[in-house]
Amino acid sequence: MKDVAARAGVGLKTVSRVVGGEPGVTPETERRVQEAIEALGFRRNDSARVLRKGRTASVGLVLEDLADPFYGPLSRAVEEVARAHGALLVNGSSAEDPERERELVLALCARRVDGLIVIPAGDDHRYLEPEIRAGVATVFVDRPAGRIDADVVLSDSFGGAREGVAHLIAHGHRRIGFIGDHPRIHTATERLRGYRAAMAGAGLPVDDSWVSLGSTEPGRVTGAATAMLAGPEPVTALFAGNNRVTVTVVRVLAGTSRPVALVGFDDFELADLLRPGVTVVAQDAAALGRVAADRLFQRLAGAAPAPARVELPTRLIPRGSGELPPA
Amino acid sequence: MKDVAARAGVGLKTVSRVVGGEPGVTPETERRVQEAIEALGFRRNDSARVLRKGRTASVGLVLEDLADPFYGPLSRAVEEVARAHGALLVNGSSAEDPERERELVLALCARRVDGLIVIPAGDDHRYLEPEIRAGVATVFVDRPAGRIDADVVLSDSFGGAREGVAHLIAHGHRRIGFIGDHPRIHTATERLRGYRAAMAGAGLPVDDSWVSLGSTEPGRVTGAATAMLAGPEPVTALFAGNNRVTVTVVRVLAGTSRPVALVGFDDFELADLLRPGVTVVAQDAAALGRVAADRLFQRLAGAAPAPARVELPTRLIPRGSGELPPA
DNA sequence: TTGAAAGCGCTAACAC
DNA sequence: GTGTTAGCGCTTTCAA
Repeated sequence: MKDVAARAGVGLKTVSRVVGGEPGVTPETERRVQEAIEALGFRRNDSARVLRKGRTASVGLVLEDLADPFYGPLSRAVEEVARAHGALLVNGSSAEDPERERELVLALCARRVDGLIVIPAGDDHRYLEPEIRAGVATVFVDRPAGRIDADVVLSDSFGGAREGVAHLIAHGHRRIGFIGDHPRIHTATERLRGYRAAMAGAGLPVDDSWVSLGSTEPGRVTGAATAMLAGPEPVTALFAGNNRVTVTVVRVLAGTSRPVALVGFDDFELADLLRPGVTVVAQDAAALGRVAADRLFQRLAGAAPAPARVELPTRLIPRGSGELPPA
Repeated sequence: MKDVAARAGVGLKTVSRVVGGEPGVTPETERRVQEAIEALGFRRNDSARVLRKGRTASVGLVLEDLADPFYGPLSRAVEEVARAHGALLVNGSSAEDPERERELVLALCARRVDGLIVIPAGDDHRYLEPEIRAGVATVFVDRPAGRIDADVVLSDSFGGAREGVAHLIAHGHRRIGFIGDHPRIHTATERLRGYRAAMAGAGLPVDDSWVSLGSTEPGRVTGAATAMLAGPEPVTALFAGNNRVTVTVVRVLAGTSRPVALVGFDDFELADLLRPGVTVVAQDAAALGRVAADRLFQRLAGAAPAPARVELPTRLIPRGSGELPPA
């Protein structure tokens, strides 16, 4: 910038004005400055700008895994909102590791992102308290924050699961299995709670062997499903706790002779083209991201409402697998 | 930091040493500084650090659409490599709009990312010349840069498509349709070239009505497929130019009575569970990201080889749809 | 309309 | 081992 000023024969501040689009510069002067900028290939250094202004025009997004199809649309939605506000997105995957989440979040804070959207892996976010006090707007998505009071936007896991399981019950099932994510994860326990509520609501008992929480790794899920489908009194239907579980269960069921009903939480591409089509409880990942980002930018614009919990509804989409009668 | 120094009763530089993990500080002094840091909830401001050091420890990733399942694994792979080098990822979607790509890239440069990984939307990247000269390492992925000489990592679109089409020919097809992405996109034309090469190699003519390039929007693709399957001499097989086209074609074929063979470029989840399973030419999106990021960090480490083109092999995965005989 | 000086928070270089 | 000074590239303040 110094060089540009020298070449254009003007003061430093004049260049700053032109680059920043501030008023108060003669067209003629502006032309000279622009010329020097072109000639020197000058681009303003935003790091210096940030240092001075205190705002980075960037928001951090910490999620579990960028490669998971559930998070793609969510990220994209956050990005679009950020873009509308002139902000860039800095993001990272926690790989469902609380320590890695913490490192990532603190790294983002050190870079002074204006705001933070977090899909938490851990269950204790007190480490964020100083940051939030220091002015970093923070919104949690998909799962609530642990041990701090913060905005959270999530899907109605409890209600969605209850509706999905009730759907199976309505189609005559009485022995229904539940395979879900690790119990450390909020959505997993909420969905299990929904399952239990639906069973209890219909006066049905739940056998311990019908419930399996744990890693969504295919081997674990396959083992759980196979076990529930074996024995003299196998389950006649399965409820899958998220998209990865559902996909693995579909694979298992493709290999069984007797038809087994299935409802999965989360919609996924091509679910309608499988035979039978997979009945799902769909949540709107993009809406989750959009609502969270909107909330974030409200706060960045100065609004300071008390932290709130927003719960988005889910939608049951019958496609065949959930309407199969008990074998 | 000033406050920390005051509270600990030490000089500014000593705090800097402790925070930066530099040697040459008594354990006792270090303890006092740490204490002050805790008490004040101090976190180093990386913007200032960047300004001083000249490196941001961040890399920019510009792709077409974060929500596209093809880019998820690619982003994640880049992220992992970046993480191994202590860098964060700043990313954005160009939405296949050259102007938006340019804005995004320049915004990233203004923030002084150390390096840039770009999946180009446009075909003229001369606007990047000053940046590259200024030291921003740049690697293009999936498609080559336009009108500048830069590193590029891509899949063997030509060879993969040729192999896929040859596979259909080997199974007896002579009238084969090709539905691909917009001709502006490098991979689309390369795959078309592969198609033509396979047909020519087998001495088969190509009717103009068998080839359709354009948007991957479902309506357009459905129209193209339907047209090729109509008339007295319909195609007996289709080659789909990318994952989105393939998915739409699968939907169209699910509604036809007569069996039509299909090979798609790009693998996708559940392709094996459809009936018939979808034969694909698979590319390794994660490898694409990993190789590109490795190359980027080599450059950042000081290596300055001439820009090179790395082409990753594709793999034909027969699953049924590509082995159907002509109707 | 324009510019000079101060300073954002940090680290490199060089004292002590 | 520790502190002091200068300055990274920009914007803010205030004077011309």
